[in-house]
Amino acid sequence: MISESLLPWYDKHARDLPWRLSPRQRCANPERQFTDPYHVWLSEIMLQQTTVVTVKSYYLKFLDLWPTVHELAAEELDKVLSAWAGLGYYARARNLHRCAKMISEDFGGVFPNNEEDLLVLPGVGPYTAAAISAIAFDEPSTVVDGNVERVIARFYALKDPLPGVKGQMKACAAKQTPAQRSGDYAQAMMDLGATICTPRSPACVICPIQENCKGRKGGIAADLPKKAPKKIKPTRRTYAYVFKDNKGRVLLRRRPDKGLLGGMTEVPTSGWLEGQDPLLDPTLEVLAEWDSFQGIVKHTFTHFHFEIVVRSAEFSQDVSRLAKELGASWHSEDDFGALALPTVMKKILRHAKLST
DNA sequence: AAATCGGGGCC
DNA sequence: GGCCCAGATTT
Repeated sequence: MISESLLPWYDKHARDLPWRLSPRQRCANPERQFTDPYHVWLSEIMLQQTTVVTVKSYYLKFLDLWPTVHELAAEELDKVLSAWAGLGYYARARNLHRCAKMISEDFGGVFPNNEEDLLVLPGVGPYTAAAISAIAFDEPSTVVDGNVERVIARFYALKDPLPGVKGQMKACAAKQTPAQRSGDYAQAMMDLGATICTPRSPACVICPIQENCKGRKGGIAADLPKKAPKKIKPTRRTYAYVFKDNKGRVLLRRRPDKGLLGGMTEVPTSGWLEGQDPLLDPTLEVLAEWDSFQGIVKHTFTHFHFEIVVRSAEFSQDVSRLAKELGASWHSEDDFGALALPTVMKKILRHAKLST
């Protein structure tokens, strides 16, 4: 069993993370052995496809702004999106807010304590449901994230590629899940994957489960797990129009609730075309004397590269009518911090000599 | 099953 | 430049 050697290692080497009770805290408070479900849920949503280092400051900021799920539920969505800006995968923030309302208004502020009921919550999938039930309630759920997949693939020397081998990995992981200290075990597996059983050059010589690891015995640990080849990313191009008024304000608008950067704040742009030069937006072009070529902002999303030609112009009249026509509103630089500006939009504004 | 959905740090 | 990250949701 992995847990026999892994848990003693975890007791010594567990990482100190904001959403994790330290051994001292657990010793001082025998009543509270597990992290508050609200804290576990919040951290797990943030940690989806996102590194621990990146999440830490956001997690602490959110708890500071909204100490309980009720306060988060009562907040405006745009305020939550603003606080989430920069973390990426903004559907997570929208689902987080929906879920908070559900917990606060329908569940009396009490999180479900088992995998099946947690799975119903928006933004909570198989991994997160298992993680919350294990970490917050010590349920013997099988928690499988990217770390665990790597550890299991190596421990059992599973050579078939992801994602096809996911089912087999889950079955292997389930066999190892202990009935006791399930939450600690889940976190120990993830710590192991993050610090020792790393993607490149794993530190097998100091690994607590090296004894029974088939990947290490076969000398193939570093080559696992195998993954299916990835598709190449196309490039999309657009013009971004930075409208400035004579007070140094800029026209910004809210993106549609669904899809890419849903609900976030944006600079008006022309169509996002693939594989060709961007097209000027005729309705925006005639509204001002635009600066000549100002250079290109480059940004890469999950599934495409993005190249933005930035244009800017200053307005002296009809600014309110213009805002109405574009469905946009004027914002001064001082307010940028309170807006839900995704990173690509901050790049564009900075390129136009505005400080975000 | 495949596509969509961010951003940063590392090599 | 590609890879990885405490994945979920939609098509």
